[in-house]
Amino acid sequence: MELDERKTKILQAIIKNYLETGEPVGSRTISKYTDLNLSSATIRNEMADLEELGFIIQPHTSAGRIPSDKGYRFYVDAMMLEHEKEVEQLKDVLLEKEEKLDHMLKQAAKLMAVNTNYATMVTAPRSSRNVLKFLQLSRMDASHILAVIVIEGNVIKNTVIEVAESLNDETMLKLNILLNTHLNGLSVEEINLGLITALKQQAGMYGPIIEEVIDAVAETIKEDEDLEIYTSGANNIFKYPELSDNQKASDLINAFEEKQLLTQLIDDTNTEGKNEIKVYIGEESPIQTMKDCSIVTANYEFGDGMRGMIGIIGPKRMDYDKVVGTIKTIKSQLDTMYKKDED
Amino acid sequence: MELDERKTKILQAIIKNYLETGEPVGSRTISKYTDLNLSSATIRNEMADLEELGFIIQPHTSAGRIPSDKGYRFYVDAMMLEHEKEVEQLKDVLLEKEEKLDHMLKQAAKLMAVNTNYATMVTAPRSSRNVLKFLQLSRMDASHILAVIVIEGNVIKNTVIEVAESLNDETMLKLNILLNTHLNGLSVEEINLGLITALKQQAGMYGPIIEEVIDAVAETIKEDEDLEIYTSGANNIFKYPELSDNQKASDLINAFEEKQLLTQLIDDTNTEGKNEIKVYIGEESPIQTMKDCSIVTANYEFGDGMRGMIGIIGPKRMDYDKVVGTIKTIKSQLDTMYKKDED
DNA sequence: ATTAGCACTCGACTTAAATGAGTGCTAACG
DNA sequence: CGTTAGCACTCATTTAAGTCGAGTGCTAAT
Repeated sequence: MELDERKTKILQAIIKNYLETGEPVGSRTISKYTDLNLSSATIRNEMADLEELGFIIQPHTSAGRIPSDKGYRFYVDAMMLEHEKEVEQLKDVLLEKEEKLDHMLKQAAKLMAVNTNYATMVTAPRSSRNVLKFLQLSRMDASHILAVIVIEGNVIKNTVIEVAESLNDETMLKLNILLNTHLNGLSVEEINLGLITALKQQAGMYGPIIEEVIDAVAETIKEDEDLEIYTSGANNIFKYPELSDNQKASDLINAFEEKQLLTQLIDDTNTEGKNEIKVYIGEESPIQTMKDCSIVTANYEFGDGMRGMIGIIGPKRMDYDKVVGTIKTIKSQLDTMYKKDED
Repeated sequence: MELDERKTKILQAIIKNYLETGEPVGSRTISKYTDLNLSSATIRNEMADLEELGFIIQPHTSAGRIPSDKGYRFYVDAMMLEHEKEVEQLKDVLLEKEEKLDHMLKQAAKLMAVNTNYATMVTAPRSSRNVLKFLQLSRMDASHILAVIVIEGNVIKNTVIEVAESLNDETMLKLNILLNTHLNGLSVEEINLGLITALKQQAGMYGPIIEEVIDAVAETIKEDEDLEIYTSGANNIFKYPELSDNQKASDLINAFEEKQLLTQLIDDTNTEGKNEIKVYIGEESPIQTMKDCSIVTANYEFGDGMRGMIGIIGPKRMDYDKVVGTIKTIKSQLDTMYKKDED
């Protein structure tokens, strides 16, 4: 049996209707659709076929049909094709230029949540190549030195180092030159024990300071790895009865609060080399607790090899059309952002 | 009518029982309490009195009684008195020394959530006096200058400033000296327009850089004001049926995600000059959406006039005893923390 | 002052029946 | 042959009625 023209139309009508109402849709409802003038009986026959083909499901004997994961998949694929043509623009500017990165991302998450009425997430961009760009020690007061560490992609980290006795300007200068000449442009792998020992030797009595600085460098680069995730609109799930029974809601909220779980999504999105939008439907989700949801994700690029992820999570009957549109808009905004705003 | 010895005992028995079960408690249940040998009929009479006094409520004619807000208040006040004596210690160390502040606070929130099974929050410590402590410009690369700003309490902020042409070392040194000699130790109010104009004049052609730096300083100090809040265990609310109906749960989750709302709590806790634990019961809460909850909060001090807040939010029938204990423990941990760990 | 007893209330639960949306199948129709 | 009208059947949901029982208030006896 094949999916002919008419079956396709009926299938899409069923899904569309279900997306709107969240209720199983029956043959009579479809037969009333204007553009195909068929009686409910005919529709019933077709529906039986569609069920056999696995696109729709009957929750129980005397109920209408709802889309199966396969049905959603079909619908989404068709829609994505449609979408290739247009990239609409969200009306309002994402934000003013002077805002800081984290505010901006938080804002982006919120914007998506408000626009779609689903739960959303945005991860901070993460650099793929972690090399030290710049390093600076300065005297803060008699017993504290401030180390500023800048790694590729302008991730900046400060560490305060406590010292027993005050260092004079000349020593500070020497240490700065020593560190910068030897470490700049190196990745964390390249800063090995041999190099460290050599540096410490050259620094003489200030060896311990060098060690602390290098520790801080290592930590900064490492820390950059357990990335930040901004979420918004988690409470939107209560708008969809199929997600708001106690157990499910609790699990979902937990995932959003812990964020740990969301990282699985990132890995999955990142390994996919292509720069495209991904849609997970139900069981396709890499996150177990979200198998009653659909998830739409995309990568964005922040220049300098920095990449982050945005995602929207909602019920399987989400408005895929709108969601994909929103994701596209936000993605393109973020993609072009770093040119204007370098933080 | 007065609250005599026996009434007090009965009231406490009612509340205690209700805290455990979450169900209205009837006269027979109380009469079976060992230490006061009274028949259910007697209890009923007393209960009628207690209701008239406003300590307990009958949800409907033929149901048992549940505590009113006033009843809870009575119970909590009695308990707090009890608690003055002992400060128990949570068995495990809060965390290892080397963790960073935000990790630490996140950890604290989580620890409390796991311990109590309620939702929790911890705010980052905020300095009351915002004066500039230290300021440093350094050349990052040909077209970028890095400004590091340290304000009292060791809040550190970095800003990258883009410059048209590279500055030589001497100029950088001059600017650094200029800025530090004039600005160190000043609060944001003291850095007025007159001072800024004078500085710009002295800087000559580098006036625009000065301006950017000062903007960044102002922003840093301001930013410190919209403080960060860490939350944990929001999904715990699903463990209490009285909070998990859709509307309420949605509101609560929203408050926890937005965090904006939680700031009301902070203001309220802070204005209270005393360093004590506060308990809000039901309608007493400064946050409207939490009027079905109880909230327990405390301030902690992080040295240097830095203060933050910790709080636990749960159903009105929360285990006040345990909650107050936990809060006390965490508070004392945080209070003593800054001596060991200066970040 | 305390208690036993009893009538009464009312939410929660159980059961049964009615409802109605929706199906599958068959036979008739163009 | 595809389409449709008609009909018997299914089954979740709604509605109504009935039962249960925990709990109360009141009264009269101890």
